[in-house]
Amino acid sequence: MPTEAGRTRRPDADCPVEVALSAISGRWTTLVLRELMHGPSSFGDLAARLPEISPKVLTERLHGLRADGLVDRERLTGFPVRTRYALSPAGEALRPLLTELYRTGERLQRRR
Amino acid sequence: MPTEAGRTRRPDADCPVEVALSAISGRWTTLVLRELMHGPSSFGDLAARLPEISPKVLTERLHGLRADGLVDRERLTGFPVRTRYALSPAGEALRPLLTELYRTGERLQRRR
DNA sequence: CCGCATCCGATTGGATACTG
DNA sequence: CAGTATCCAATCGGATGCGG
Repeated sequence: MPTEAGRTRRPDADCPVEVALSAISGRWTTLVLRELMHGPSSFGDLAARLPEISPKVLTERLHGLRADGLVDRERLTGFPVRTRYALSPAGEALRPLLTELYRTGERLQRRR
Repeated sequence: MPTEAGRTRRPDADCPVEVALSAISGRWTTLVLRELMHGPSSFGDLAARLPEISPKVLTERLHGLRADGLVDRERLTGFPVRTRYALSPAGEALRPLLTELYRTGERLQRRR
């Protein structure tokens, strides 16, 4: 981390590192984000692109991301009901982090 | 992330993103890493700098990090026994990721 | 189509006491 | 000092069936 001033002696939800981690934590979360990085998507489209996720978990992830202000939801009129999930500007701010996760993972794999 | 070729349809332990995430996942893990980024440390020193971590969890974290090749352990001769934990080169490779986590967390906090 | 409600097994982390 | 051994509570994720 940048400086060691204000050292944390335990996990603190207000620490930026914890904030970022909690935003992307949980199984499937990064994959949901990746799909949304390709563009807005409906609930069903997300489920189709992630065939092994259960509706419960997909719902949980989308709720969490919405609660964190990373994803916006829009209900489309008509029948049957359609929904549109899209990354918010805050959600877009995660892109460099996901890229760095990928880079770091590659580096770690290469070392084996 | 970079490309969408070879899209993952479920969490795959071989995906670089998952590799990086699993390396830093778990409560206390990033704090243990941060302490080691300041330099090598003994078990007791780590416990003293993280007063609220239990010995069990500290042991678990250090074992995990060692299993991933991110941390090296050295036993120092003498009595009482002393140990020296230090970041390996692979562990050093995590530094940019932790920095990016911090930056991203700050950006997210600013948006509230 | 878009979820929510329920149940349940597995994993996780904390507290505590004890050993080489 | 540097861990290990237990036990336990809480969280998490998967499966499934129903409702708006």
